[in-house]
Amino acid sequence: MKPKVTIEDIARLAGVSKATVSRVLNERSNVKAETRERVLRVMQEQGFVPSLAAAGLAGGRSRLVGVLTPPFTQPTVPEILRGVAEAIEHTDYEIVLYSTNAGQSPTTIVNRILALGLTSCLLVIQPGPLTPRLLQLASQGLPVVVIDDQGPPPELPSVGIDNRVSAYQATMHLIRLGYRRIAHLQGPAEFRCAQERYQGYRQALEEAGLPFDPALVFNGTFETASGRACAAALVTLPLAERPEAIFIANDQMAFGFLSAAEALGLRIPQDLAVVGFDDIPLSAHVRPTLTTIKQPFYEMGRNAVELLLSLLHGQAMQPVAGTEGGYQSPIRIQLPTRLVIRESCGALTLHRRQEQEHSLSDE
Amino acid sequence: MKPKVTIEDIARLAGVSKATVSRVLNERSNVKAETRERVLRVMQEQGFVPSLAAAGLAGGRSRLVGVLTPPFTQPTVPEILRGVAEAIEHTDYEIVLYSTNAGQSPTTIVNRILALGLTSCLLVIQPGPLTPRLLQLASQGLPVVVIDDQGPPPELPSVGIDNRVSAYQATMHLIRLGYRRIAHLQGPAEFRCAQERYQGYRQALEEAGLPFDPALVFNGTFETASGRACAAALVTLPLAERPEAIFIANDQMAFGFLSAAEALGLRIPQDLAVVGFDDIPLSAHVRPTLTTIKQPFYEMGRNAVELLLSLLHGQAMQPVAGTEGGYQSPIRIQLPTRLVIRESCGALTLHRRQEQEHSLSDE
DNA sequence: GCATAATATGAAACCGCTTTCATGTCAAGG
DNA sequence: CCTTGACATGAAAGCGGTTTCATATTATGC
Repeated sequence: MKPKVTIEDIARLAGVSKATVSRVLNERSNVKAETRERVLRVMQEQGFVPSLAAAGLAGGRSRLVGVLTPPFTQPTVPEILRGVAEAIEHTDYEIVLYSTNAGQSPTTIVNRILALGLTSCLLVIQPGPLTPRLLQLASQGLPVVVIDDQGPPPELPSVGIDNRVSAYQATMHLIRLGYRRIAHLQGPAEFRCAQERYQGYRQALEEAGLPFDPALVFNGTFETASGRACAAALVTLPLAERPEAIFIANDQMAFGFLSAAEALGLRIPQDLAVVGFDDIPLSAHVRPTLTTIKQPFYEMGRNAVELLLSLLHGQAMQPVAGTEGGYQSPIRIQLPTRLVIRESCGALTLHRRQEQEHSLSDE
Repeated sequence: MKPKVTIEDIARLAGVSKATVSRVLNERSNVKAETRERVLRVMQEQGFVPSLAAAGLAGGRSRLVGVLTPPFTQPTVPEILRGVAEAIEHTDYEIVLYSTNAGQSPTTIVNRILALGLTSCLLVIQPGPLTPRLLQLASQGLPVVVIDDQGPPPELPSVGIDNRVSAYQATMHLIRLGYRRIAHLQGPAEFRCAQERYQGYRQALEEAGLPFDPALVFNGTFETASGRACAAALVTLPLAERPEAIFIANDQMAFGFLSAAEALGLRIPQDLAVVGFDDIPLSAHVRPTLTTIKQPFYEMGRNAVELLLSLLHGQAMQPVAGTEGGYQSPIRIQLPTRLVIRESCGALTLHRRQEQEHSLSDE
């Protein structure tokens, strides 16, 4: 291992002091153009790359962003992370990854992250409610951006989608296809997105003048098994009371529903139309392929990074501006979703209305 | 933001010097038990967590492992990363993630990583050949572990599977099912694993006394499109020359093959049996479901971390032992694979031999 | 042409921790 | 009782940067 080139070496070789080299590194304006040139050239020649660790330590801020994620095997995560990674790449920040594996308290991890003093900001990918500890830290000034889920009223700056509107569109799609009795398999109540999707469903029914039947709303956990359970529960209903269609609050549950439906002899979409939510990779491959709301995961990742960095820089200026008292509501970036029409809703086969629906999907 | 508790605070509160606190932190033996107790108690009370950045800087070694991965959307990656993350969690190391997005030279990234001086070791998840730069660095003493692919003769310590044997088993499975003309869609030649899988295929044919027909070996790229191309090429063969089965070198290509085959009116497995390689999540969901060799990605991740850390610690001791001259061949951890029997090979439907095959799959 | 301000640079302190070296203590050995 | 280590601890010098403050240089105004 060749000994690392340090700022001191550069200073000596360029005939300047460490301070000047540091100024060049940080693109301070008060360096003579000529000097800067010379220093830059020496750095180039020596292949000098400053130590992030040292810079972070000395400067009191670090160029590492902590990313807190659920396990990668959760299907929405890889695509989000791809966006995050790609956005980071264009900056001089790096990612420190904290993956919450099952069974471990998020608070523990959050503590671990921060106490290390390694990262100066945090990107949280967290379905479900935020831990109090996180909120506390954020209120103490830690720049945090949350991806997805919590929707307004946002406690923290966040990037996500409009769950209510998206659910509304999903349900409305079924209504337009002519289904009247439309069921809903909802996610757990502690997820705000689950509540919002439910509201969107209700709103669509209402606007279409369709009666709301509580018996058609099933409770799920966002996991595959609860989709299966829902299908099983559904077939116990008397034939006359069965729904003609169902809007399922995420694709994962929809997969369970589909597979159980098949086993129960329920044909999708002939006997029952299905629309999901998320559009994860598998959705295009299950049989029947799943009509669903596409969440722009990649874009969410990118936007979250950009928001976080802008926060980070903005904050650095805060002490100057001094908006100590005036508390503004945190930024939320809301990205558009899209209805992806596939087989499970019957639009392509049942009513031959695909032209109409295609144009709708491109709205 | 409350001011961070530093080692100095602890020292003062415990009535000792910074040096002693540091000793306690690093579990040095030469601290009186009583003193240690006291220091630990104060640390506990203060919620002290040492700064990784400072420790790394001062100690000249860091507690960050760099992880170099292909995009997360490559289907084998999330599962590997899950293993990596979980293994890391049990240590006091953290992950710095470098994701190589398409189009960017791995060498650039490797340089970026190292120059930063942030990480003291590197975990490389890289399908395909290693960059010379990486080999160079490793030979200069940087602890590097590579996941997958390169098989023996390994240039670097690595974790992977025995591709040849696994391919042999896949092919042998087809042979046992009674197929005689067995094709192979291979991966690109620059991937050693592609070559090895090809060899395993050849070996199985040979041992079974089946003739090898070069016309039945197709070239692929490991991507979906080349699976489709292969299917298209295959149907141009005169009926008499068509294979009865095909062993495809990875699942991604198998998916392409399956979908093209369906479009071409080729029934799988009735007209042609298919076995893939990898067992990525989608493999259980395509139609027909794919019989394939399961790679233990999660375990590979875990093992790689363990190997890397043991290397890291071992290396620290090297100067003492001083094996300067004697160059040993790098460690390779080879994990077992398993044949997962699903629909595409016909074992479950065609010959009703499933009992026999099940027991085989559990070997 | 000189006072004054603006700009460019260097010296040194410091970030939070590790490590070396020196010092102090105490038990064993002569 | 004094020497010799072994052991416990502290003081101080870094690690590779950033930042403050002082100083040197140059530009500006009158």
